Amino acid sequence: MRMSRLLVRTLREAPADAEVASHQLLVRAGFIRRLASGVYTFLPLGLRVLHNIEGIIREELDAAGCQELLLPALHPRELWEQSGRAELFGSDALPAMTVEGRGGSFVLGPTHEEVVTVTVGAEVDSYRQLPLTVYQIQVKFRDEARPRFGLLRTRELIMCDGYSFDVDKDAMQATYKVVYDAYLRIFARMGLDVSPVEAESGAIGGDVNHEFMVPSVVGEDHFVRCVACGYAANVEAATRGGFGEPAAPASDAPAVVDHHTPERPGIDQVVGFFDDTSITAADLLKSLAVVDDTGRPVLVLLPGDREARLPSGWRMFDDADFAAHPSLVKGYIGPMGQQAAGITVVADLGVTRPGGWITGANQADHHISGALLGRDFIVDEWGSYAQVVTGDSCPRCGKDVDLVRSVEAAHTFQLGTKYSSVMTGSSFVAEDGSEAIFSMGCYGMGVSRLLAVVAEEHHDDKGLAWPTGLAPFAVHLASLGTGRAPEVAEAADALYERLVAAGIEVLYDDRDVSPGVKFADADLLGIPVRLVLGAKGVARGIVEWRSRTTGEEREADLNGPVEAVVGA
RNA sequence: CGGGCUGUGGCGCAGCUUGGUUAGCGCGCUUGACUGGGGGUCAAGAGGUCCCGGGUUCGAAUCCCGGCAGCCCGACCA
Repeated sequence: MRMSRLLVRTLREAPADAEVASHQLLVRAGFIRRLASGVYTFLPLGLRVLHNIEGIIREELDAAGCQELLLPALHPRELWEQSGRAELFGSDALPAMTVEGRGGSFVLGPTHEEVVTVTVGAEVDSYRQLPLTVYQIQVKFRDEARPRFGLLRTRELIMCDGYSFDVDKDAMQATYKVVYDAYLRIFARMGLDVSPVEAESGAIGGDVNHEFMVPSVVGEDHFVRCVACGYAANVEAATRGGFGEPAAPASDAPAVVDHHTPERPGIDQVVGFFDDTSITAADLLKSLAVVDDTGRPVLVLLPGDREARLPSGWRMFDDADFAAHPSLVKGYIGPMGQQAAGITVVADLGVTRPGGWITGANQADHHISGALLGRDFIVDEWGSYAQVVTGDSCPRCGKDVDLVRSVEAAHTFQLGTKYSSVMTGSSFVAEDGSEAIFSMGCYGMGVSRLLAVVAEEHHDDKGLAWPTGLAPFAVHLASLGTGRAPEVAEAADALYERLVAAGIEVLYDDRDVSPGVKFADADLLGIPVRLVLGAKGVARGIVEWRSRTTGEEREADLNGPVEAVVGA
């Protein structure tokens, strides 16, 4: 490709709305342009990288026995009514966009479980046709509350999503492992250091699921990592260990003391009430009134210095809940005697520590101190309800864990029968002649997001630096001083033709601009190999070779074999 | 959804406080000359609903009211 003909404009300055390196560089280098908030155009250079990413995905998934298809982006709304997920539209969990057309009401597909389930269900009637794994690379639409960071969080995104269909749970788990391993190979080929972590399944559903996290300073997620044993989990799913049995209350411990604490409903305010400066938030019991996923009222206890981590599907009390449960006084909640009021008390294992607690008195404007577990309050169920922080103990091996900031590059789920049990046509005849329904898995990978992730991980202060295999071109050829030295233009043209004839993808900067501009643009675009041909080089019969990533330079015989020139 | 900031040629910004000629500057773009190994120099040009609507005023980019959009922080997130 001759650069004089390529649709690209490089910018010396990045737009003011670009915050992170990948966004700034992809815009400055002319790979992408913003059309609206969270909506981007892929210009020719950006599209070429996107195609390379897709090529790697296709190769690995096809090799793993998956088959590509293309599902519609426009979904009849009835499909979503059938799965029950239509009611999630407009919620934070499923920010879908709908459109009204002559054919009825449609959804701009935010994900494709419903569509693929009815599609495959219509084609598969027998266990003999299973297992089956299909995938597509398709545009998805999400009405993001807050698009940001260029391609990292958008409202329109390109995603690769795969779906597996198996006869039962065991077979589904085996398929899941096959795709999981293929995903790891895909990321390795893209030069990304990815960590699979245990995660929450959110609106997709299912039991076992993993996120594929790329550690990055621009990440919006954190995962907990144990370097000792390899435990890794999203903070939303991570638990901590290192706790013993709850301590029995000392028989000679002083009784609880009541304190009048008007206008002090929060942890920090209560800490400030006590003159004793040795009292900290860790001495308080944080008591959260919630409704669990089965609808029962639950009181969650955890140390006051900890952020809560509630299981998915649990929600905080609203005003109506408080009105219905007078034993829980908003701002002054305590665990004492809640069982008698029909409240289940669950507690984080951190509450097993010996000693008394400061907690709400279940009476407005009152707190108590010296509350003892087992004497003053009882815990019905123990669990892990505090968000893990660096320095906590690993739930598997007990060693210290740390938190890693990261970008979610992919998310895989063992769905089981969540969709096949509700969508029509998802049954088949099993080997024993009985009717069975699919055991499904689903596998999503953010293709356009990966473009930004790779750019984020592979750049320097001068521009992008694509890994081989992802770069928009393999070789960047620049001629210098052609305006006054036609022999350079002739030699460069000839070299370009030879490289193209050899099947090498080469971007040829044949513009009549100053050397500084050509060098700066070459650095910005980030093609791995740069060839420079100038008047001195032509006179000596050499072309200069330089690596974008290492800066290594050498000379090659201008008329030598193309392999030697390109420096394979 | 809460808090903050910002909307002025393609991009980055100044002007607004204190209303008043023809709305400036850098980059980019066009033409010409020079230059020719790290965004070079000079000259001449093109390009603007100053986000939108209303109001105040003889007069509004500037002041007032109301919208809309964008970005950042938080909440949330497949």
